[in-house]
Amino acid sequence: MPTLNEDTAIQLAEVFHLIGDPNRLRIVFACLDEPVCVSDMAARLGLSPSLVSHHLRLLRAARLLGSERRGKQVFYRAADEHIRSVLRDMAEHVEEPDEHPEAG
Amino acid sequence: MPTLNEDTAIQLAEVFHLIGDPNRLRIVFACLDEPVCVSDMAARLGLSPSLVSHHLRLLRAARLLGSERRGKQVFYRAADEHIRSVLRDMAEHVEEPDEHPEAG
DNA sequence: GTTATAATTGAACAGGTATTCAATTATTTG
DNA sequence: CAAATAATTGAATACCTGTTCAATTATAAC
Repeated sequence: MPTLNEDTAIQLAEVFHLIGDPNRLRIVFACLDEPVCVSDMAARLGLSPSLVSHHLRLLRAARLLGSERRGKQVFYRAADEHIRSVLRDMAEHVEEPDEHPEAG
Repeated sequence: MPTLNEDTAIQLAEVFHLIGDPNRLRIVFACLDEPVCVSDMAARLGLSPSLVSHHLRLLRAARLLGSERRGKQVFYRAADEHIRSVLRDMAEHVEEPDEHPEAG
């Protein structure tokens, strides 16, 4: 059943837009299965803590990630099972590029 | 297993980026289950044919949609089953907003 | 061929956004 | 308290992108 109403489209698109940036997507992946602190993320992804923090703020505001402080560090993790499901589905789509060659 | 490599992240993010625009997302939804021609889409979504066409070009280039000409009209449809799955998953995510209130 | 409809294309513009850098806040340790 | 580490914040910038408008191509009907 198509014809998505405008408000829902905006909400949905907001989520896709967030994970539509390579660095942000990698950030979400990095804390998909376990909480990871900001500095570890930055190191693992080769990004500055500042940049990571900026992205984390957006991801958290959209409630894609949850945060928890432990001492000096703040740990982030993927907050939602749907996120995992979506990312896995789309990963398959990318990994099997020529499964539907007749389309075009 | 986290730490998505950079190239895969870019590919994946490209897809999410495309459906991360409300109008483009509605376009994909509109032809999710059946082929729809450009003018019908434009009318149904309240968008100019030009704008729809611009978006369709991007969606087709990324092989999210397939096209087929029938006389004067060109019909588009979602090319991939993964797309459907992803959109349904994420739709659930949006529709059940407060399922994880302890996160934050 | 001409007219009409459908769709595509390109240029131009406005608004948004990812990134960097410097400064600041929070927390722990000495 | 001061010093050190972790993270956040704000301003500035350079780039990107969604949209519009006018012009063009493609197909069908007369």
